Amino acid sequence: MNQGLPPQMGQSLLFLTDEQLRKGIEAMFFAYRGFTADPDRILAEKSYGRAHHRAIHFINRSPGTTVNNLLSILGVTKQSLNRVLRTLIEDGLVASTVGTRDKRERHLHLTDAGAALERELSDAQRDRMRAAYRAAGPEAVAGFRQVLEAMMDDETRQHYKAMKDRSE
Amino acid sequence: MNQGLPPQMGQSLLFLTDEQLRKGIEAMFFAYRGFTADPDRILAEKSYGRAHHRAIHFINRSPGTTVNNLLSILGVTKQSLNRVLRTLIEDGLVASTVGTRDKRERHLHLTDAGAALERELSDAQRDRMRAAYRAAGPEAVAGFRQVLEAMMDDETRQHYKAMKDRSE
DNA sequence: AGAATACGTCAGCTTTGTTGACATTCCAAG
DNA sequence: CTTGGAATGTCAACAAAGCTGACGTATTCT
Repeated sequence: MNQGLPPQMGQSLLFLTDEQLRKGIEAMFFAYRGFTADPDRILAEKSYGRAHHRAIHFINRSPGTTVNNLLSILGVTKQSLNRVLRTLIEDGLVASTVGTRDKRERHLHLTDAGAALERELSDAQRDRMRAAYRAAGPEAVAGFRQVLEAMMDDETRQHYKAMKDRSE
Repeated sequence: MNQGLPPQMGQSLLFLTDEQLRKGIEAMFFAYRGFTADPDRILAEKSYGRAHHRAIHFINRSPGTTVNNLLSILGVTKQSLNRVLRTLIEDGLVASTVGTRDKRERHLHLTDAGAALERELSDAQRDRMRAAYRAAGPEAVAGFRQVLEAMMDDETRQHYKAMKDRSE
């Protein structure tokens, strides 16, 4: 589309050419593979999958969250989440307790074993992220976060922003 | 781990705290969902999946590429790729021609119909990417690309860099 | 001539998503 | 106090897309 780089295009808009956008798309694809590679290796040993990792991550992040809330964060059906959650509960990694205010709800927490796995997984994932952050530097990291946030769906962005940032 | 923010930590390293890294991890997860959402909708109508999109994308990107080359870019097994490729060839979106130099190889090209679908898919994906780029600005985009590149596996990064950037 | 490479295919299995149907439990409104 | 709706759980069936292993064929390299 913008292949011809019309000479009247302002210099400041060169980063919006189709080719630049294509490189960004490919960068997302390739980077996401690296992003999941390390946890995937750990999970495979324990015969869990990415879905288990995501559940564990967000339960750790919001202890006591309800199934419904987790559902809307993860963006999957309850049947899909339930299958994952059931194995985690059976294996003693997640505790499901009946709500006190509303007894229909189940509040989810990680057990000690669950927290241990969470740490193992996120250590691996953070190691790579830390290396990437360190290599790119603080300004690049700020830009990285800005672009990712702008790429989210509106509803998703609400979830993202609602996640407590304990460092600020 | 770095929860306590030791006072002796240099200001310049604050972006490497575990909490900052966690936010980055969540940003990747949430953004990737947005990243694939638009093409996914188009693909669903035509009963194709993300795997078809990836094949189409990289065939468009490297016309005449061989099956083996595509395999190593995508990082899947030949059986998995073959299933996708077969339907694309049957449906007349991809053409497979016997190699001239080496007749064992098949060279893959998009047909006109294939190129049309590629355009439809990448237009949708680029629209979102463009909006994100525009919202974040050129410096943020540079940082975004730097962090993503640093996050890739070494082998993957070679593939990424080998992709022709027609704009430079 | 024989080994290695590139490709295709068959069969079977796994993970993770989907729909649809239906039961249970419980809160809250009438 | 009953009833409607919300939250949860479960069963069944299915699909996409990954995997392994085995095998066949054509071609090229040594």
